[in-house]
Amino acid sequence: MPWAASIAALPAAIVRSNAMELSTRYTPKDIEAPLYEKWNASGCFQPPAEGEGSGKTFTVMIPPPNVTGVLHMGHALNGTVQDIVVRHRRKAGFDTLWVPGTDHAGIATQAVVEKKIFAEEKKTRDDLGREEFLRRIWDWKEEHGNMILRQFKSLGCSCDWTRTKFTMDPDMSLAVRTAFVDLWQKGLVYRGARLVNWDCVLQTAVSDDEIEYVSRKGKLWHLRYPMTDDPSKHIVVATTRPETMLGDTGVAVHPDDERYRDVVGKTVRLPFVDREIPIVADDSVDPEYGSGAVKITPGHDPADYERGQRHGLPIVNLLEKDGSLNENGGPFAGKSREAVRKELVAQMDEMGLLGEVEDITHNVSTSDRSKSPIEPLVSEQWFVKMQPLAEPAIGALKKGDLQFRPERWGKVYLHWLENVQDWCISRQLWWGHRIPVWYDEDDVGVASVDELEIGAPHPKTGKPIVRQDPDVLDTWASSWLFPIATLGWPDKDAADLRRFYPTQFLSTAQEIIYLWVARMVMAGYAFMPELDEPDRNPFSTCYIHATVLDAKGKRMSKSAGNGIDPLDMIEQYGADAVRYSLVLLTKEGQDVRLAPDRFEQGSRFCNKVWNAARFVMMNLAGERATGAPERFEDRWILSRLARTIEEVSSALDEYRFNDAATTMYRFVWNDFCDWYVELSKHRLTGDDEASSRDARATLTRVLRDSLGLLHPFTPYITEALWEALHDTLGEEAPAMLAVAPWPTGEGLAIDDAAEAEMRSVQDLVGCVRQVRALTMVAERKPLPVVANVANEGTRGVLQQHADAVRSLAFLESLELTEGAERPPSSAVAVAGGIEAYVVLGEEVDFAKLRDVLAGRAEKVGKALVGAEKKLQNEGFLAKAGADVVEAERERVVELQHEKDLLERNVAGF
RNA sequence: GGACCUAUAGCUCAGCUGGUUAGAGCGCUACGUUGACAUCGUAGAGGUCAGUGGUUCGAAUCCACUUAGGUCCACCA
Repeated sequence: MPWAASIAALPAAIVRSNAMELSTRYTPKDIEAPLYEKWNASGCFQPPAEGEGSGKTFTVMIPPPNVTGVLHMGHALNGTVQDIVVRHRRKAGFDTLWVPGTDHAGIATQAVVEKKIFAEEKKTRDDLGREEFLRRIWDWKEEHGNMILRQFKSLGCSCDWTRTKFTMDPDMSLAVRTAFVDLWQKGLVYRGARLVNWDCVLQTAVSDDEIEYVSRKGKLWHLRYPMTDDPSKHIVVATTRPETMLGDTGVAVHPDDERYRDVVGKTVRLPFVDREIPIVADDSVDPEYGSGAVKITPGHDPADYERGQRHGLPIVNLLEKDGSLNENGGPFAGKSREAVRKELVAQMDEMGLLGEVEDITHNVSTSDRSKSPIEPLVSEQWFVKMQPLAEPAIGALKKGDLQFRPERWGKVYLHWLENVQDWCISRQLWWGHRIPVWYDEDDVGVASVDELEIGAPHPKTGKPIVRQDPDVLDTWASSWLFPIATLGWPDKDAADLRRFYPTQFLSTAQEIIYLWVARMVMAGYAFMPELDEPDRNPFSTCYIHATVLDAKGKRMSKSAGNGIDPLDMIEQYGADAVRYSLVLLTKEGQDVRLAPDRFEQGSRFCNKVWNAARFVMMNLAGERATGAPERFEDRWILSRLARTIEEVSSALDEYRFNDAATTMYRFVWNDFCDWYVELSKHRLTGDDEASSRDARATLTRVLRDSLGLLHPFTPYITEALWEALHDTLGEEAPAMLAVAPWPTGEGLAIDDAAEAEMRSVQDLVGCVRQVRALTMVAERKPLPVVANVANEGTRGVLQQHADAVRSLAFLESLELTEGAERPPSSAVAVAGGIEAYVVLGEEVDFAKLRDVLAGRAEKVGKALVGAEKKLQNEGFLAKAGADVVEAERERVVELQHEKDLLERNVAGF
C-alpha cells in the first residue's frame, strides 16, 4: 500500500513532534489571515496557465455584490457555497476559475453619495454638476468600494482576485455599449412613452424591484362627475388619489353592469379643467368595488394607462419632476400634490360634488431608496424588446441545458420569461453607463460603440451631432453581461472567453432569478452566436441558495434590525466555524433559521478536528509503519473512510453540501474519534510493535484524507493541520492542501466483515457502559464480565477482539460463553443478541437499570408483534417482494431472541 | 388574487425512490477531569410525525382537502 509505504520511508530521526506545540484549543484568529495571504500569494486561486492544467475547466461567476454593500448572512452563505464548490473542483483536478467583482448599483450608490455630500456640504448633485458629481462617486468607490470583497476574503473565498471586475471598468463599459449597439442594430431597442415609477425626491424613474408596497391608512373618496347632457345628474367614481382627477380622460364601468348600461357612450364634464370625457365599458372594472365606476387617468396609473390604450384615450400629464402640478393642473398648477389633494376635495365638497368618504387601508407604492410615495407618470424611455431574447432562454431550460437546483425554481424562471414585458433600460441618473446614443439637431438618434464628438457629423444624416442622450442604463444592463464580459467579450477570440465560457455553476438568491439569472441566459444566447447552441447558455446549473431567516422565521433585513452580522460571527468563532455551521444547517432548498448560538456547532466541530489531529501527531513522533494493517479496527475505519470518500465526493458532485458536511461530521466524530482513536490508545502504549505501527499508519491515513475531504468546508483549519502534520512527519508537504489532490480512496477497500465485527464490539461495550451508568459503578473501575452470546459467529468475533473490548470497556476480564447463569452480584444489559453480565462485586441499586431494560423489552415486544402481524397478513406475503418478506422473517427471529433475553433479565432482578 | 415552500422530541432540523425499535445537534437528568478534546466523554429521559379523508398488504413518507406559518410575483381604482 503506497500510503503505508510512504510513512515507512520516513527517517525516524528527523521527525519533530510539532503536535506538542499545538494548543489544546483551536484558536482560529491567529491562523486565518496569514494562511489566506499564503494561498493568495502562491497564485493557487488562479487557474493554471493554458496548457499547463488538466484542460478540464470549471468556472464560477460571483453574483457581484453592490459596491455599497456590506456582507450579510445571505452573502456569507452564498460565498460559502461557491467556495466549497470551487475548492472541491480545484482539488479534483479542474482548471478552476472563480471570478469576483462588484456592481456599480446605479441608484443605490448615487443615493449613498448624494446623501453623504448633502450631509457634509449641503450641496445637491445639481450644485456640483454632472462631471464633478461623478468624480465624487468614483472617489467614494475607490475608498469604500472594496469593503465587501475584503469581507469575502475573510470568509476564505478563493476567488481569482487578479480578475476582479467592477461593472463600470472600461472593458465592461465597452461590452455594455457593444451589446446596446448590437440590440439597436437588430431592431430590439426602441424609445417610447411609457408609464414609469417616478420618485419625486430622487427625481428618477425607478424599476419595479426598487418599490415597496407599504400598507397605510387612507381614504376612498367618492366624487360626482356631472353628466354633460344633464349636469343635474352625476356618475360617481371612487378614488384614493382625488388630485389625479385633473388628468382624467375617461370613466369606465363594467359592460354587464345594469346600473350604468344607459350612460355608456355618453360623456361627463370634468370640474376645474372643464374637459368633456367619455364613459366607456371595460371588463377590467370590478362592479362590486366602490361605486362600480372608475375614473381613468392614463397618465398616472398603470391600470388606467392600459384602459386608456384600449379605448384610445389621450394621456394628460399633470406632474412636474418634483411632484408639483404643471400647467395641466388648471387652477392648481404649481402647487404640491399633497396641497392639491386637500384643496380639491374641499372645493368638490363646496360644489356638492363630494360623496361618501370611506376609511380604508391600502398598499401605497413607496420608493425603496427615498421612502417617498411613487408617482406613476408617463415619460420617454428606452426599451428592449424582450420576447425574441426570451425564447432561447426558455428553450435552454426546456431542453435541459440549464438546470435549477432545487428544480422548482425553474418554474419561476419560466413563468417570468413566458410573460416577459419589455425592459425599460433608461434611468434618469448620472451614475452608470451612459446610453450610447447621439442626436443631431433634428433629434435623429444613432447608437455607437465609440464615443461621438459633439459637432462631428452624424453617421446617418451627416448633420452635426448636438448632444448625447443624458440618461444612463439600468444596472442590470451591465450585470447581465457579467459571464461574458468578465472573460473578454466583445473580443470573441479572448483567451479566457474561449477557455472558461460557458461556466458550470451559478449560486444566487431566489429574488434575482428574473432580474439577473434569466437576463444572463438571454445575453448568452444573444451575444455568443458563434457557439453551438447549448454552449451559449452561460451556466449549466443555477443553484438557488436558502433564504436566511432569523430565529423567529422572519427574513433578516437591515430595516428590521434582526440581522446577524457574519463578521461578528467570524470574529467570535472563526471563518471555518461559520462556514461549517451554515452548511450543516442548510438543507438544499430549505430556508434556514439562524440564531447566533447556532455557530457553536461548527466551532465545536473544528475544535474536535483540531484535537483529533493533535492526538494523531502526538503519537507519530519518529515511528514508521510497515505493511498493510491486519487488525479489524484498522480495516473497519479504513472501510468507513472509503465509504465516506465516496459519499462526500458524490454529494459534492451533486451540490448536496449539507449531506457532505453531515457525512464528514459523523465520520470524524462518531467513527474516528469516538471509536477508532479510543481503540488505538491501548495499541499505541502497548508492547506489540507491529500493532502500534499499524495504528499510527492508519491514524495518519485517516487524518490525511479527512483533512482533504474537509478542506472545501473548513479551509483554514485543515490547511494549518496539513502543514503541522507534514512538519511532524518531517516531510515536505507535497503541496498546500488547497491544491493537493482530492482523496480518491486508493488502496482502501470496503470491508463488510470488519464493519459487522465492529458492530458486535460496539454492542458489547455499550452493554457494559449502560450497566455502569445505571448502577453508578465507576466508569473505569476494572470489572469482570461474563457474556452469553448465542450466535457462534458473533461469539468467535468477540473472542478474537476481546482485548479491544477490554480496553474500551475497562474490563478486568471477559468470559464469552453460551447459556451461563447470572453470576452472583452482577448486573446485566442486552444488545444485539448479547447478554452481558457485569460482575459488580457489591450491592447496588438496580432500579434504574431494570426500568430501562423493561422499557426496552416493551419496545422490542411491540416491534415483534408488528412484524409477526405482517407475516400473518396474506396480502403482505402475496404482494411484498420476496427479499422484504425474507428480511422480515429474520427480523422476527432476532427480535424474539432480544425480547426473551430482556424479559428473562428483567424478571431476574 | 396567482405560484411555491413548510408543519417530525422543549428548540433548530435530518429522515433518498412507501417496509426503521422514527434520528442528529442544542437544551434537560445522572455520572465522569490519571496524556487529544469539559468547545469533552458515557448513559438516560423526551415524539399518537399539524388535522381529516383517501390510495396501499403496509403511510412520517404518495394523493386530496382543512388549519397554521412563511417566501416570491401580481394587484387593490
